[in-house]
Amino acid sequence: MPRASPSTDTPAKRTRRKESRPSELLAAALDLFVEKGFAATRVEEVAQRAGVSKGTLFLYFPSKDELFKAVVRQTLAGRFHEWSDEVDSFTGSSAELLHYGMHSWWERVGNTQASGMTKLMLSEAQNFPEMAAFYQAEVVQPYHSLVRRILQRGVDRGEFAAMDLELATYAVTAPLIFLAMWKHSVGTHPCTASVLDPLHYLDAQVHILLNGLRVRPAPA
Amino acid sequence: MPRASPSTDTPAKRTRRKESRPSELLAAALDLFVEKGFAATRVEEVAQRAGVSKGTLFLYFPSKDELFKAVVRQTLAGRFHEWSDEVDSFTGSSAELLHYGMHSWWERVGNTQASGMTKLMLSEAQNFPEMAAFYQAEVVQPYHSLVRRILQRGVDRGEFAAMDLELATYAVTAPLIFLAMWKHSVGTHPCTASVLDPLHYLDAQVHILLNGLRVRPAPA
Amino acid sequence: MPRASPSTDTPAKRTRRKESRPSELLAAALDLFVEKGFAATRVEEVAQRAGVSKGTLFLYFPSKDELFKAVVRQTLAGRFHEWSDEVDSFTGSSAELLHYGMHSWWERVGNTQASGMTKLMLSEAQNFPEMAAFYQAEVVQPYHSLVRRILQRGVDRGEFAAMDLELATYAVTAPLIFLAMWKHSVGTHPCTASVLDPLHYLDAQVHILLNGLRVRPAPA
Amino acid sequence: MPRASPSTDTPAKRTRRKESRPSELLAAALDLFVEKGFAATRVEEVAQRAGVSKGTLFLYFPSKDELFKAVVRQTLAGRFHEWSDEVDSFTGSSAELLHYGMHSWWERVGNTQASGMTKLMLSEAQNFPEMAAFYQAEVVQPYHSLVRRILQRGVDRGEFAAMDLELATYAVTAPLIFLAMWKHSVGTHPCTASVLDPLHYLDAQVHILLNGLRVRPAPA
DNA sequence: CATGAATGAGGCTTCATTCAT
DNA sequence: CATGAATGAAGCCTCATTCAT
Repeated sequence: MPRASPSTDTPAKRTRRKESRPSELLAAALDLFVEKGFAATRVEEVAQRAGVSKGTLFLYFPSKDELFKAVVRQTLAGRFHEWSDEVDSFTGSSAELLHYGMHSWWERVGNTQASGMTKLMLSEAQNFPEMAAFYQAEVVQPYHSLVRRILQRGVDRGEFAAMDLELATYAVTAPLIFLAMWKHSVGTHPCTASVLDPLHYLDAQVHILLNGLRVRPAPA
Repeated sequence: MPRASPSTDTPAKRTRRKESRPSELLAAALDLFVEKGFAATRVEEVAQRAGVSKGTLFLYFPSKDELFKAVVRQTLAGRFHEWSDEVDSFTGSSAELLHYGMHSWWERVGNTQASGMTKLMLSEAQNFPEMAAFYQAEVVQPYHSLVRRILQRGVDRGEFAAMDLELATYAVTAPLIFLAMWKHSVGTHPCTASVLDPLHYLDAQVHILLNGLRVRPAPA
Repeated sequence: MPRASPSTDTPAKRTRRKESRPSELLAAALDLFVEKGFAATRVEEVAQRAGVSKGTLFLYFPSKDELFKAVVRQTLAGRFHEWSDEVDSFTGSSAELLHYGMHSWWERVGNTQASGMTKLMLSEAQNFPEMAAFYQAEVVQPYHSLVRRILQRGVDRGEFAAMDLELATYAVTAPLIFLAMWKHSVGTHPCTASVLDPLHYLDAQVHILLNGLRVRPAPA
Repeated sequence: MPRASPSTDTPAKRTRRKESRPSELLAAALDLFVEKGFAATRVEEVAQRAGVSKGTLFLYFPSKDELFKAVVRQTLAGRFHEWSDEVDSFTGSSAELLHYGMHSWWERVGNTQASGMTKLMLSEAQNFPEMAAFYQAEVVQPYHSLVRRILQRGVDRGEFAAMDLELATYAVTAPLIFLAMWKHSVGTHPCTASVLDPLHYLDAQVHILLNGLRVRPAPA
């Protein structure tokens, strides 16, 4: 909605907007990294999509690698604090909490470009050991402890059966990873795009998970 | 001049060596593509690991892209025929069949370089639409129909409750995708390598799935 | 707002500051060019050291090349007039005059940033033919004629033996060039910094020179 | 004399001469570095002058910096062993030895492209601290000890008066540094090219030096 | 067939210079 | 006048591909 008029094809009127550049560049980089991968994305493309010249990008990020790291930081890190608070103040049943958490992930990450970064990190982790460590510390571990707290809450309140928390966490995680990968690989092909309705799928997964987790009223 | 004796039955001298060249190159390429991604893998590395020179690689594959495609083709070629036969001739319960199938996947694919192929395709699909279509047709669809047949068998035999086969298939698939990605990304880091025991995890997933799928002896 | 009072007699506010800008820039440029060479010095560094912004530099000098030329011009402008007068009015012996001249060079040039100019010109002359010609005309030739006059004075007064003035001039010059280069290259390294005491060295050189130049009281 | 015929303008017939490439590249680099300085020389020029493409240069030298270092090594380092032997086996007077040594320097270094590297090292030392250390260790120190040995020989044999060896070494060095700088800066300009005859100049310097060094037959 | 030296298009990055504020 | 964000030409370097041996 802003910059309505000069968005046609004028030769880039050298505007001066220091404040908004970084986020615009990060947004452009996120799009392109997700779309084409890290290596196949040229910095000039990123700059172009952000509406600046190649040189301008390097005014804000010292290298392509650092740009990538900045995208990871902004997109994925520090998203778990809000979630953590929500878990603390949740008043419903733990089954509802798990359901809420997974759907909330879909809304805030899965159905967002952020899930593309998840895919990208899994794909490129080997090439960025430093980034992988950062991702591990800032994203994976906070996420894991969040899931574990939800599950522990269920056990503590007698809603879930005792369980191996580690394995259960992975059980919760698998559908999310699956959705993220799906969305950004085969899922983009028209032939398969409509086959999987993520929300429906998530519901089913939650259902299955809860069947597996819930305390049974005497199984026989 | 050396290796004169073991020229078993082929007419010329170096024929045996020569015929194995392509597969040695493909194996090396698979390893490296999985480990580092397509772009970050240099053809010279592939040649080196296969024990030949860079030029020789181009004698067998006209380009790096074609090498990639060949890797995909060879790794995925007709892996589902044998499985299909096994499903047909399986005599146990459908729960056992599902358990067998998933563990069998782990043995033959997941715990093999072939799972790297899964990661590779998911990672690079966007950059190789043609390959993605091939993968879809040759791998995804045969796999899906295989899983669907297992599930249908359970329903037909009254072992599983009626279900949305499509969704259930994805429920089966998610843990496999998850394991494949895990193994080839964060799973290689020492800090997380030992956390997840794949076989244990698979067992737990099967258990959860069966809880969700099985016909209940009257839930209340 | 501060520095309100010392606006001595100029009408406008920032006039004093403004008028000193060029020389501040030239001083900064001299420092940096000497220290790092022309190519390795960035204009932004020059501006920073002069306490202004990059853009301001280009308000006073149309290009980096012109900045360099201005440095040369300002540093070398008419440094020999005063010396020339001193030679004219010198009353001691020519040996003393030579000694005085060389030590005076050390004080006024060698031990000053001006010697960096010598290094700079010798280093960059090839890349700035125009500047080299200017340097030749404005510095080298006045300097040579000055030295020649000192030597001629000694010959005329019967203090020095007859000599090839051209060669003798170079004999006087070599230690000076040497000191200038030394000071601004290896001389800055801590390991060699203390090895050579310039004043001591100059004394020894003068001594050697005079031994070579002086009229002998019948050598055998 | 070799490659007589195809030196006209044919489009570079992709010849294969691994052995001779490095030295050809080093020769080309030496020429250009001396002529234009390090920064102003583009690697592509070096490659062109050596008759190869840009990429080929990087087959032999991993970077422009390393190319520069290699030039320094080949041009200046390890030239003092032969000299050292010559000093050991010299049978004439020490005055003759000093004369021989300085003229020999002119023939083997001063009047060669090698002197251009001397100039270049002095000019660029600050930008290559590592190289400067190498130069110090491999060139400056061997040179100094060589000169000191010559002077000590004269003192030991009663030909030279006792002296401060350090200062005397610099006295010997100054004319050489001067000649090297002169030759590669203002000395290239036509107007000054013919003014200074290096050999003549060197003779005069040796003469002056010896006058300063020699034991006198009773000075009064 | 096999080799590996040679090529050159293409990407990342720097920095002198411009110009809107 | 002064600023410093923006530009883009130019340089270094990589690596898929070619080809003489």
